[in-house]
Amino acid sequence: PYLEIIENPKSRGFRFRYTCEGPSHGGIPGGSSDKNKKTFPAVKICNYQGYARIVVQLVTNEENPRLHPHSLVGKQCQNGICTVQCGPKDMTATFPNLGIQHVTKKNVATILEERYIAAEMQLSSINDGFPQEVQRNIKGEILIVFRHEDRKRISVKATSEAKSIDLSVVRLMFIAYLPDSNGAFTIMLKPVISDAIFDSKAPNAATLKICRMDCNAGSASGGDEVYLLCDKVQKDDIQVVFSEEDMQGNNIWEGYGNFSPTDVHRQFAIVFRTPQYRDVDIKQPVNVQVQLRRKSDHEVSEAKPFTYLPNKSDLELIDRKRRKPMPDFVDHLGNGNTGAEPTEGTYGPHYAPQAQQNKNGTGELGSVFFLFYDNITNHFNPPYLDKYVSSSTLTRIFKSNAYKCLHATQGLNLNLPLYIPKLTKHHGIYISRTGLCKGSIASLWIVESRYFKSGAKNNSILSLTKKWAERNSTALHDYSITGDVRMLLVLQRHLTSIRDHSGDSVLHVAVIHDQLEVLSSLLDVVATLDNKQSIVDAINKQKQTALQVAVLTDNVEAVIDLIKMGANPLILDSYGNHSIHVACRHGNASILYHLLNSKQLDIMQMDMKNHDGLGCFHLAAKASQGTRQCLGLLKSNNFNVNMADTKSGRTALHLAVEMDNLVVAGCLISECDADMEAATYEGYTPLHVAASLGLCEIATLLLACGADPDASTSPPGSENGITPADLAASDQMRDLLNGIKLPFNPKITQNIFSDIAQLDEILRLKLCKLLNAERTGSDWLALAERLSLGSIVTFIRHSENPTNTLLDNYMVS
DNA sequence: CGGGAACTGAT
DNA sequence: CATCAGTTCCC
Repeated sequence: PYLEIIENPKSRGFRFRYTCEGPSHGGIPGGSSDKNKKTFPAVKICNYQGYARIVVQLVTNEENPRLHPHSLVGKQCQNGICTVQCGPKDMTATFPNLGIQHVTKKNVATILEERYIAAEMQLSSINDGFPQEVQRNIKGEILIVFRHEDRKRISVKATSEAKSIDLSVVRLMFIAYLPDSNGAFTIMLKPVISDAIFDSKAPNAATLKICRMDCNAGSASGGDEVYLLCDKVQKDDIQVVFSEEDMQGNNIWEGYGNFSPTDVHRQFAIVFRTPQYRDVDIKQPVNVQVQLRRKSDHEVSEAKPFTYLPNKSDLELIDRKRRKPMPDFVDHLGNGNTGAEPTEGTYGPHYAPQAQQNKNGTGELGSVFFLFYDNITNHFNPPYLDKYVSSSTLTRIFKSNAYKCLHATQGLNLNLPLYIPKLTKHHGIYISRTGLCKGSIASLWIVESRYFKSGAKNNSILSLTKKWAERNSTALHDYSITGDVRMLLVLQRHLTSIRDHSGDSVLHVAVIHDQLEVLSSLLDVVATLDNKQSIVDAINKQKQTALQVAVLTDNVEAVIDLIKMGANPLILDSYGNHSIHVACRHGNASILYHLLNSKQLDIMQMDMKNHDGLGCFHLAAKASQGTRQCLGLLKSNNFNVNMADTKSGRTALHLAVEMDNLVVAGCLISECDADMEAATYEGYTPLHVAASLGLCEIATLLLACGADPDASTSPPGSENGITPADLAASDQMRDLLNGIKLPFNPKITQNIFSDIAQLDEILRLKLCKLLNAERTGSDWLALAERLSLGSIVTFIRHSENPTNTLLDNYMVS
């Protein structure tokens, strides 16, 4: 006969209870238990039929199990042990009511001692007479008492073992006893031990749970900051895992959220950066899963969805706009261009809004008028829009809104007094929605129906129309002579304020389509308008000005043109970025230079933070190119290198350190005088960050430049601050911070400069002479760049022989 | 049965 | 002594 476990207890999710919590909290469920079908631990005696006794007790989760001080409590439990009878037919035993009672730390030794005594008593009752003595109490009853030395031995053993017992995990040990010839259950079968049961309340076994995330989508290139709220975790033992499964449910990709223990806030929140997706160039959003994972036991939380989006930038939208099919001029012929006779009473948009020639060769037919309203829809809302409106209605509208009909006609001198057409019952009107995106402009086509029948009278509308037609044809002629498109544009200058459905003005569109000459012509024409500033600085639906679009597309010429026309670089887009922010983010030093020199800008405004709480220095430090030049420009324009970001109080130097970017960090320190001791909201200096991330090279740089290795998160005088050494991610880092020099361990990188490293003396002298000869130093500066030593140029600039110093440094590095 | 607060020990 | 993580108790 042998004993076998047919249902193991569930390993996780069960909570041990203290005595004070009472005995009734439900029993350990079985491993396969679920909500609908509950199971419980169960064992079976095989190869035997008849009565049997089964004893269950708790043991440790070790290779050689010891008795555990926790107690089993429940229906058939006594003294921490559960005893049941089974048989004679059904030889299985299930345990539906096994609770685990948590011994307090204080009592571990005492309880353990009791366990050992009970065990030895049990043993002696079987083996008869082993370490006990028989005494009688006052009433003469037999008491079994341990000899003093045995008691002592057990006590010592209990005390010493108490320390090493893990109170957060137990296993069930089942022992079956079969009856002997006397019917006493003394025949012991081999004990069997269950899977481990972890206390769900123990910090290192608690259920992992993601409660909330501040965002669940990010770009495929990763690096997006996410704030995750969770149930209690341990900061050194937790990961944020991103994973993706294929159709078959196989795990095909895994990435880890990027954070250090210092980013775990009080056990309940993690601030991390998303990992890069396996394919940075996805075209469609990809859904993946995020979960918490405990490093020590690989337990995971339930997964939450996360979506990787195609690397989206403002450029994305611009690209889309660029991909639209190119218009063709014949698209604009319209239906009325042949001069077809309109039918009375049906004055629709197809009656061409351009002056047409009559039989006498003068342009004086149905004309187009544009009304510039603050908000025309207030007056021409349905029922008037896109409809024929009678002259009496029209007159009423005109009269009531006369003061708003500012520039009543196209092609007329803007300074003319407001012109209100005199209307008769023979006039009709069609108000088109065209150009109404912004609700500011309507085209108003007024047609005198009588005209078509009986020829024109000397009507003011007609005389204006005639003027307009003449100017148009003259312009066209002048254009033919000069090829100067501005001849045509100037007649349409008022239309430059019209936006398309994306909110883009003609200036935006010209920049988007890289039409530099067009942009220049348009700007010249716009310059003649009184409201030129509002047109140049118009924003589209992303709140971008034409200048912003030019910066976004790295279009230096367009930037220069727009700035010349007085474009304002400080207008904010929907992310709170002004043009200077965008230039910094792009690392486009040339554009940045022009923006900074555009006019007298207010440093306070230039140096403000965007909606992500980042300033220009932050954005430039994060840029993937042109960083050094941009940082230099910012510095020389008095931007604040030590500005803290709004979200966490980090400076640009903190960011550079986080990115493990030696060059940028070096540049910030040596060329921009970044404060080495700048502290985040939590009090961390850049050295703290480097230490916690285990970035030895950066830490070496910081230390070499004078960072305080004893910087503390709390003010001087207080003893309780955290120093970089407290956060050191490795022993190597600790040594570094304690001033122990690391063994020189050169990285083998590209070998392309091996020739330079091996120059013989003569060649080297010649090279120095050549490069030093250029007085501005541009030659050896270029060499420094190529050797990736750009960050030290300040140090060697004043050297007598800069090239030589540079080469020396190169050898060393 | 789960949430959470009070208490305590370690640093 | 303050603070944080871990333990115990209460509801």
